Amino acid sequence: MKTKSDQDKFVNLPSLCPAFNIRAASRIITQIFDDTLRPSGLQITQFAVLVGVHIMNTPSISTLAKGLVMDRTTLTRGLKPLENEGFIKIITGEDKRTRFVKLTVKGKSAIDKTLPYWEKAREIVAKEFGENNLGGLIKDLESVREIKN
Amino acid sequence: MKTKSDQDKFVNLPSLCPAFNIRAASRIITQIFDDTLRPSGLQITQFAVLVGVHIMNTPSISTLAKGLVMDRTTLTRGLKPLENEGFIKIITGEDKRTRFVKLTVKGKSAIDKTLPYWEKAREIVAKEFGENNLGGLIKDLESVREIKN
DNA sequence: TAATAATAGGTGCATATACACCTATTACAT
DNA sequence: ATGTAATAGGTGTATATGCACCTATTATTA
Repeated sequence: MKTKSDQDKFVNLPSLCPAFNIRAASRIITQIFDDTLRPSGLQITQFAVLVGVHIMNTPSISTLAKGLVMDRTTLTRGLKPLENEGFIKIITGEDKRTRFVKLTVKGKSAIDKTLPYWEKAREIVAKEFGENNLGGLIKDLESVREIKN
Repeated sequence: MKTKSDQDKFVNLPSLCPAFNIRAASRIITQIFDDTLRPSGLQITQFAVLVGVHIMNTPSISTLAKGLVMDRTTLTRGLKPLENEGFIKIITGEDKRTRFVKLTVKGKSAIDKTLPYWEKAREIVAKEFGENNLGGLIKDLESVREIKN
């Protein structure tokens, strides 16, 4: 019987690696969304942040970060371009430590303008992947989030 | 009957959004792997690149990028730290346009040293998520990759 | 063979990601 | 009241990501 080359020992590693697979899939889905949203001027991450701000109705930065399941410091920097574009305003509250993120009228317009592109992007993924499968995948991804808790 | 607030129209958007969900899950899994690999000195992305170089046996940059399902320019920059650490060498071939990525002995050592941490990280995810579920999720993520083709 | 196309790769730019570490403010315990 | 937590947030640094655009080299075609 043949001796396995050292490479062979690693050949299956990628298909066993959750990180490799989810990162690769994440890049592809992000590219589909960013590409489809392009005419709107928003990237999918920015759209998600604005929608989060809207849903959560002027949350603090930390609260928003929790809601978006992202690191606070990542969010802090991500807010900058949105603030520069005038889509959000940062407001200091009574507790001077806390900053609230408020959606501006312009920001709400950006959401509304982007929504159809988001729907189109979702349809592309749903069509390629299968609507039922997509529902299952998203359920799985939601339960991945629960690992954190 | 009550009028729906505008927020209500968006409340379900996150749980319907493939991009939001996969990006959030990707961040969490990446954090688990990076955290667990920390003692090795490699991040999961770097480990994946080195393993890819090993498996593909001195591929060109573009070939490696395809194998890793990542953008060529992202890979180019990701190779820098690995080259600086002496884990890989970049070699120009006959065709002077092409550059091959060669794993050094030091690079192979880094892989071997990191492997147990990778196994541990995978176990953490498998335990939290369920080994069977994880297999299914990875299958789904692999089929997401096929959207690109 | 000269012009053109195709291929391989790099760089500028903007955003994404998060750890380590820092300051400011508020709450709490003695 | 004061010293100490705890909380909220920002910054430095390093890597990740990919589009637009560029150069260099090789292949193809008129």
